[in-house]
Amino acid sequence: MLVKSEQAITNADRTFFQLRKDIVEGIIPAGSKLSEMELSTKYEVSRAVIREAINRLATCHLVERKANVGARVVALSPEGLIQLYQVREALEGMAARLAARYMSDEEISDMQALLDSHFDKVKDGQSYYQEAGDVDFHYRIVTGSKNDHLISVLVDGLYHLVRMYRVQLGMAGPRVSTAFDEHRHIVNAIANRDEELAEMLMRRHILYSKNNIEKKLNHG
Amino acid sequence: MLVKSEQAITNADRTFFQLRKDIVEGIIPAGSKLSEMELSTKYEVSRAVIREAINRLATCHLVERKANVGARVVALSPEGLIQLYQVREALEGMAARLAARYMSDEEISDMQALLDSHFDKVKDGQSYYQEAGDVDFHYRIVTGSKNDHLISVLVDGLYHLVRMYRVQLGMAGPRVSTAFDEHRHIVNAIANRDEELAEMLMRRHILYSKNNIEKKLNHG
DNA sequence: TGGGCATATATTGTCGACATTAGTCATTTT
DNA sequence: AAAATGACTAATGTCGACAATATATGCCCA
Repeated sequence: MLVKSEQAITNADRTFFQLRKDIVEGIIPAGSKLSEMELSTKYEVSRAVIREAINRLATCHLVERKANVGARVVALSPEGLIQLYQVREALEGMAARLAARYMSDEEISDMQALLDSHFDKVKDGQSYYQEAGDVDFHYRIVTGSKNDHLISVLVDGLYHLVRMYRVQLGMAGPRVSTAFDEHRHIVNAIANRDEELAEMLMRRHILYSKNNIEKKLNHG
Repeated sequence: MLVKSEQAITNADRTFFQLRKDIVEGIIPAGSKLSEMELSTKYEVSRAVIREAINRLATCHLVERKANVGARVVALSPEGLIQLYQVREALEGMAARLAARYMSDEEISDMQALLDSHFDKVKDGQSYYQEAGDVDFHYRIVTGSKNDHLISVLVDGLYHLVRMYRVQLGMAGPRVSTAFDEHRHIVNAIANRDEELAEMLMRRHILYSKNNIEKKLNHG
């Protein structure tokens, strides 16, 4: 979702984005095989373009590739989800810490305004929040870290996997208002330039979020 | 350094490994342009193979690619180093926490034995330690986390960049014996299954390590 | 003389064909 | 009958040629 990297310049870009979307949304089922020939006819591009797209997807960990055999869409599993959130906890915790250090006052007040607008929607009972609002919030924190590696790993990599779990497990769940409060506390910590607290609150927030999804995954 | 992923099956694999090595070791200078044609003649493979290798290097953040323009080796900078170690601190801290949770007793005693052998070498004044021993230690912790994402991001990605900084800045430095003590303390925390302490000690260890390299980079 | 535009060139993006490998199935042998 | 071996098939890996794009050069005009 890096704005610049989302700009599709070449055919390979477009195919990559399309394929990623289709995988995340389950149009191409998890665990299924990706045939280069088949996809090249389906998406009306050459095999070379498909190959490049698949290679990129492999580095996002959305597909797994074996030499001389082919590529498969990753399978969703409870272990995979847990591992994913362990990494999120570490990276987004650090992102919150760095955001508290490096975000400009203007960025912070923008984020506070964003939360206010979310609050109005939550108050009106719109379930808009969980879907886009949560993404918006986390995205701002991560970019606020000003750390390119952090941004890249999360935004270009893990977030798509997270979305894949959410979409394919049908997450619309509750936790909207409680998550909102957690967001508010995190922003307050950042506004106070309290790195330690910001990191801790973010880690807890992600831990709770994991437990919520995990519960659904087990007996949902 | 994942054993399985280091197994070069195809020409693209071999070329990728070779190119990565040449970049990390500075044979291909940092910041220089990577011409597909030029490299394809130099490494005696087709342009398609070079393209795939460059694409993989781009996802490792060892080269930066611009559409219709080309790829350049990343430039080394103080900011880049700092950002790199910020991510290491987050990820390896979490790795130490997970290692304390998931490593088997046997893996832990193996690691203790490894440290003992390192101790003998440090005692003898061999500078072997900084180079390979440090890598060994961190590698065991990371794989001990049993978290595939963590392992992949660090081992396939960041570690090569770290090595690039070390090699090209001529790190052989001191900090051998002090780093060894820190390693010992981390292993003890893991052996005691103290997740909290293991994570904290690892984060401090990486912070110190960063400060050490940073000092060299500024007035070295 | 300096700036803007058109052309020229070199590089990357894309393609279809060929080579090589993995997996399958039939045949053979013990 | 079961296992091993061999050819067959279908997929991936590799290649060289063509198309599209960006940069550099030189020309024209104010």
